[in-house]
Amino acid sequence: MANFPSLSGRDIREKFLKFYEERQHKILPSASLIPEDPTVMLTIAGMLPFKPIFLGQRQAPQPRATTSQKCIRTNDIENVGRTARHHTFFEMLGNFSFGDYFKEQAIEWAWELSTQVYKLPANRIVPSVFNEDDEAFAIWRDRIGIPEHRIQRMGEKDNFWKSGVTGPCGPCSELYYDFHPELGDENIDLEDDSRFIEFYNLVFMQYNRDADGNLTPLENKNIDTGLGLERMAQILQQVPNNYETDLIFPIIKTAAEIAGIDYSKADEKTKTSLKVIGDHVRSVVHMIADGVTGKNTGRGYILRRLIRRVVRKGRSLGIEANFINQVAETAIALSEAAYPNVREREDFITSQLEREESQFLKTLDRGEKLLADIIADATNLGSKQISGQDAFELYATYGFPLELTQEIAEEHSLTVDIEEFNREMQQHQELGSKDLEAIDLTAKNALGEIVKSSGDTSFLGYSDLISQSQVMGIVIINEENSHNAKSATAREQVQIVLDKTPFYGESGGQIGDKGYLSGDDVLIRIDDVQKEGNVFVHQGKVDRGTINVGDTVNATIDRACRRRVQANHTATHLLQAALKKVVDDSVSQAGSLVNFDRLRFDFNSPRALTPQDVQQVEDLVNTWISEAHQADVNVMPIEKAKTKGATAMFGEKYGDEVRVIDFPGVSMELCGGTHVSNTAEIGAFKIISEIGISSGVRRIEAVAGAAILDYLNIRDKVVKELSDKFKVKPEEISDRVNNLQAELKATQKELEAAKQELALAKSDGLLSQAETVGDYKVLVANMGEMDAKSLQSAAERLQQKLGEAAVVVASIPREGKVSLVAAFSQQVIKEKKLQAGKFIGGIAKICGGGGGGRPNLAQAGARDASKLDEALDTAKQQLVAGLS
RNA sequence: GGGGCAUUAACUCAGUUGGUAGAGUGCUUGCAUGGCAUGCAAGACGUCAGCGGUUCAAAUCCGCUAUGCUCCA
Repeated sequence: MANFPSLSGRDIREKFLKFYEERQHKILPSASLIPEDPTVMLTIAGMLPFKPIFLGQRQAPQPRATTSQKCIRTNDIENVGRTARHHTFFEMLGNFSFGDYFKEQAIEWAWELSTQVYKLPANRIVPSVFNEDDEAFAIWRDRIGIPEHRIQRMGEKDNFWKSGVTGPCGPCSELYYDFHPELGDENIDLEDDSRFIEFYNLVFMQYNRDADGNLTPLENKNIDTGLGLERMAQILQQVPNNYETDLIFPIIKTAAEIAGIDYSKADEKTKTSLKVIGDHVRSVVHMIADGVTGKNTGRGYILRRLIRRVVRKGRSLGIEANFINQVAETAIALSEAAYPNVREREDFITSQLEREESQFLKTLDRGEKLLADIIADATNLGSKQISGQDAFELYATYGFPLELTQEIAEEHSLTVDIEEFNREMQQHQELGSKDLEAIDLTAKNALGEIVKSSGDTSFLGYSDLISQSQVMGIVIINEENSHNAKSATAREQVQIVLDKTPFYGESGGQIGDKGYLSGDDVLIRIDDVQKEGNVFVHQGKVDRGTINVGDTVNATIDRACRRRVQANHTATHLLQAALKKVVDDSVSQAGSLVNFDRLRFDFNSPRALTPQDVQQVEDLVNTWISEAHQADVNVMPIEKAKTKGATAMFGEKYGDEVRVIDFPGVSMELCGGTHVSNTAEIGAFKIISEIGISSGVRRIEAVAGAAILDYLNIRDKVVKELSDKFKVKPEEISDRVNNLQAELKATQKELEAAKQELALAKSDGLLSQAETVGDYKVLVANMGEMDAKSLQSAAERLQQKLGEAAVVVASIPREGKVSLVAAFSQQVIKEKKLQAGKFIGGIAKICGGGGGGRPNLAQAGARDASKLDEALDTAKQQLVAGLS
């Protein structure tokens, strides 16, 4: 055992941040697990929030930063619990330099932190460097004083970092902890994870790789590091694996208690299940806290899968009832110090978990029933195996896990054809990944070049509606070939980048401004503005003249449209505030669209809204509008905004300074959009619809401001038309419709009954026409105008009344249509081998139709009524012949 | 984004090569009944998710749409 002080996970985190803060690093809070980068589903590394800075797409707000970043990775999910240190959720401690200090300083500090702060003995640390990185090698040897033979050189796979095929990259140096220094320096093999654990990775970002694979030195070299919190905790707390550190073990303990298990005495399989629970519960708690909800796509699906794995492991430990929330409570308690948002979102987390767990239990129930059928079939057939297809269908269609199928099959002495299952699975996977290629990148590429070279667009639109701007780039949009251009002329579709603009670029749900760009003899109508990073792309059509890169133009936005958007956007904020008041404080935004003519607001809601809720929300918003609250818009540090109580969206942009839209006492939200300066400007607010869009998510559509008149006009027209048609006052329309519906239904019923009665009466009149043939009665008749259904009841009744009989009746329900029904009694079928189905088909053929049915009752249809008499004659002859 | 499955009475669900729409629970009514899922009998309730197609005939087959479930990416 090594001799150093044990540190709690919390201490390790705090000491790391403090160490780098003392060295002029700014401590930044952990970014959301939902990354800004749309190409990545979850925050998978500590550096991910800084990626745009490293890639040169964004300016660094400060030269040095340090973070404790929550991360989720699920690619190695099968290893979780089985190895000592695989996780889906983990925390990465990192120090970052953006063109500031570099290799030497990074290595020195990493060493100092490890040996002075965490007090790891020097002889237990083994550094690795990239094969070709002599510089790093020299620093370890000369500055730190590590003997040469202890510095390990490693290949590109482990010790060279890149973010993609091209772009910034560089060598790494990693610090390993040696659990068994007594084994000596001769046989150091860092790949041997029973002896070594990598705990600190230093990335020296010093090159840029171009498309041809050439490396050129970067002007601004960066440092990106990561120290795994759970790994350091394992080392310092001297436990056999990451799960038994104080970061996770309390969760395991809770789960073990629920299951009535003593962890220390449990077998390996049980321990593994508990470890999986401990790991996954941390993941799901943080994911939900950051706004991920269970869905069948994307990150929502990842969340769902994790929750299901927890429930399954719980069941395998013998836990019957819903338990996930008890375990989650421990996880929440563990994280609240470092991540206060988790405790704040507790109710939401609990309700989501509850829902997901119950849903999964339902899914399992259904699967068990289906599987029971499959097993019964297999047993009946004397089969010893369940087919891979069946197992796969259970899995892919009904969400029933394969291992459960296997377990249950085993209880019935059956096996599952795994090879077939895997083949099915492979096919399924190929289907899923096939269609990913076909995205047209041409327009984006043309635009991409401009975006890269033009620099950020400065946005003036909060205060100015017009500006003199310089054209930085033009893309001509063309179906086959969109390209970069020096100029564009009349009728061409264009995308234009300006140095500064009053146009709002679509973001935060608010759509882009409309307007125009004008200059000497040139006019371009702009109908949408999109943002590429911080570059605003104005999309539109050249109306007349020619525009050139470098020209100065007047950029003017459409004020009327802007006013409408502003009214709708501020109304959206008021709506959210009202929902929190009326429905539940846990209501949170799940998506939003602010358009010129309407607004749409999706939100997580603990329950569906009643009509009264909706009315109350609408009234409250209108009250606030009429109270004329003045807007107070300020830019402030995010921490300050949070302490003031501003409502933030999940995954709010990673940045120090945020814009806060405050209507004091009513609503305070972080928002980059444009707003009215006083709520009175909105005028009025009207909710149009409230619907559920998926479980736990509701959508409200509403209109505000001038757009309300458009809505009212359309609605008014409908009401007027209706009231004209019904000849009643608008408020009486509803009653009138109700009455009409009831009347219609009653009339239809009466009609139906009358028809039946008529048919039966008619049929009774026919009874006397029945002829006796041998032991049987034969009746063939044309019943005239009668619908098919009545005809059928008539035929049944006739046959019943006649006893052993063969009845064929026909009708002409309407012009050009003939119906035929045959009803034969049992003896006719058994003794005389006549079947109604076959018989009626032959008869119908005479009239140019066809039909069939069961032996005792059959119906047919045909078109040629002129042949009906002939057909009935034939029927009679055949019946007489057949029965005598 | 791509597959699979489902949608039938107020609820839970049956409906086997296309041919009379059903069960249980609940509801209403009557009779019996001193409880534990009261008992017996009668009755009402259906746009078979919506739209289109094939067919003499569609809950059933085909296509589209909507909603939900589920797997893959």
